[in-house]
Amino acid sequence: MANGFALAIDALADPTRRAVFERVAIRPAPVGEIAAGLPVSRPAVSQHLKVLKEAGLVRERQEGTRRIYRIDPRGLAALRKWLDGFWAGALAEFKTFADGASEEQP
Amino acid sequence: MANGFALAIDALADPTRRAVFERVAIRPAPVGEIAAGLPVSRPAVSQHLKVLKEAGLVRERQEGTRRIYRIDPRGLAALRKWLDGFWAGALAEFKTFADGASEEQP
DNA sequence: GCTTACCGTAAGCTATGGCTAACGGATTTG
DNA sequence: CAAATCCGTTAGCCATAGCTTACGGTAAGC
Repeated sequence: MANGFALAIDALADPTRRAVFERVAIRPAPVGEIAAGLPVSRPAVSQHLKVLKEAGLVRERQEGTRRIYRIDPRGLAALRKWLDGFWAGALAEFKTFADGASEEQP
Repeated sequence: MANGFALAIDALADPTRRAVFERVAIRPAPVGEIAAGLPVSRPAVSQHLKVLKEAGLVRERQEGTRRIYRIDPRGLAALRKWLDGFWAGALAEFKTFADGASEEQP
């Protein structure tokens, strides 16, 4: 997981894949159940889950013939880390260069 | 800016566009200067800046014949908001379902 | 052992997105 | 007014990514 952040943000950028992720985040679920609530086929969901797993965003646990997917906090942590470091820098820049700026929302 | 988050994460998912954004974040700069530090043409940078602007991630200010681009905090705020709300939910789920879980990193 | 349920993978198609090259508009400078 | 600078937009090309269909593999149940 060298460039975990790039993988994570790339994974969550796709709307369908993000829907899969948000569905898994609500409650762990098997692949078929996830696919049932989405407008794509089950193999498509499998592919999305593979990408999410490689990005450290979900985990799987085998249970009989089913694979239960759940959230993996590491992916979200990578996102948060990037955003946090960025947030500070952005605000610092903003404060430095917008000292006497009073015009807003053009 | 109804679905600002979707636009923002989609904009930052592309590596080149993210490089443009990070470059702008360091210090406001005109288009030509940004393009000079990247392996793509100037029109490409212009297109990326357009996407970033529509996502609420950058702002422009005209200065003579040049357009100075700077960070717009609203895009980052949308990202942070989504991530924060998500973080709480994800941790809650994680705690609820991983009560007696002791196995880690398989 | 055979069937059924559940799932991952491979192949193939299509749409989308990012890039370059060429053009045109706006502003400053002589 | 003419030339130059800086930039946005368009058209077109090509690689990539997501979807479906078909297949194979594993675990439970009869």
